[in-house]
Amino acid sequence: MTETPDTAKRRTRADGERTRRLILDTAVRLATLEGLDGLSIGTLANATELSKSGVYAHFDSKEALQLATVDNARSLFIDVVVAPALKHRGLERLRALCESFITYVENRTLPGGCFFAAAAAEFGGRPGPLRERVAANQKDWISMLTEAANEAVGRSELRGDTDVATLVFELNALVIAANTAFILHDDPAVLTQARTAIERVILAAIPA
Amino acid sequence: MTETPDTAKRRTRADGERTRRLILDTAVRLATLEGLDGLSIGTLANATELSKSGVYAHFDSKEALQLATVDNARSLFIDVVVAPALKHRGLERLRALCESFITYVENRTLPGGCFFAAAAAEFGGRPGPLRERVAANQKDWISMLTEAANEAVGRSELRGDTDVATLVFELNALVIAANTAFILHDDPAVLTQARTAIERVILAAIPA
DNA sequence: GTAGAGTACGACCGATCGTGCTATCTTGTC
DNA sequence: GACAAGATAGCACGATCGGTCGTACTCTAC
Repeated sequence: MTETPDTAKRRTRADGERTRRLILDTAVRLATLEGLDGLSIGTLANATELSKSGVYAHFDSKEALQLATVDNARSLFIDVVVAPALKHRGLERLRALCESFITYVENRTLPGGCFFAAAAAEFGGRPGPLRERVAANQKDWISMLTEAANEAVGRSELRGDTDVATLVFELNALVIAANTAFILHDDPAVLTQARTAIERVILAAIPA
Repeated sequence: MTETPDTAKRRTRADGERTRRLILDTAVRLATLEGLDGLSIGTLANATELSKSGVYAHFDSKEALQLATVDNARSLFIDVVVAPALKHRGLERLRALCESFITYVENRTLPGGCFFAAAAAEFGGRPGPLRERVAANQKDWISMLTEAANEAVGRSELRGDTDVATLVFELNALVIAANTAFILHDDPAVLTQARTAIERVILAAIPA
């Protein structure tokens, strides 16, 4: 507030922005292991080799840091899961979204699995801006799946009487379950099981 | 280990046991909201109207308290989800297990939804005795579903060529997804969706 | 050149963390 | 009624929590 009205240029220096990204990237990774709340400023400072106040200088409060971390996780998710699927359309896009999600877990892109699965479990029962932001991202993901499925119906790649909402609920449930079980049991076999189940669910909706 | 062989009586007083149960019941409920790690001795002391040391006296360490909390959650889960389904056999038992799980979430038996869903997300990426105990309970639940499904196949209530492992993976994924979405969005509609999906998955495995 | 914004540091605050030690009740046994 | 043991409270500890403050160095704009 009270910005000089004339020189309203971007005043950020390059290294500050780089440090901020380093902090947030580290925060996303650590949060999948320790939780967004379990993550402390001190831990984050050690992991980034900054001082506590050096970390804190970039954010107004811990909650602001957490919110920025959620936004950063969203960017990552879009880059590695959503974007690669956008080159396909309809049913192929729907398949690609599920597959790239599973790959994202399989590759240990984040050490504790899907950030949003962890965050949803952590903040689901705690009203507040963090829960709202996590819930909004979850809805966006569901919308992404729903649009692809609707398009697939429009192109007659899926049956006209397909219950799209239920189909999407099933697909989302399967990829999240794959994430949870893979992280909990450290067993890649569950990913195969998830892939099998996904293909079965999709096949059941394909015209005869 | 090294017990006095003569006076091996139970030396616990009734009120001590009662307090211990109060603590653990409170811990299970709070852990679904704040997480097993986020739960502090001080918070637990306030919630039970005991002193911090009054709480601590019942356990050797925080980890011991957390492990006891997991065991207590297991008892609760067996009482409200598993036991009611045991009066049925085969396919009916499989259906009853899924339905009583959803009811257990719907009734807000625990304020933050299923304890084990929360604990699995929290400790999945953190090796240690807590993760092992949570994982073991998860496996028991999957075994429970698998046995019921196998029995259903044996009684020809499900098709002989049913891929039981995948079917169970799907059913578990659906009930867990129902839990997560219900808690995150506070919307009972997702439970209906889960019930629909469960019935669809089961129907697809029923002989023509 | 100099003023001001960006960047990061170390020291410090009060609060709370998990965890001990001790004292004080209460209860059951002889 | 004495006495041992159980149950709980009180208090204090070192560590860490989120957060503030003052300082110093480095850019950039004028």
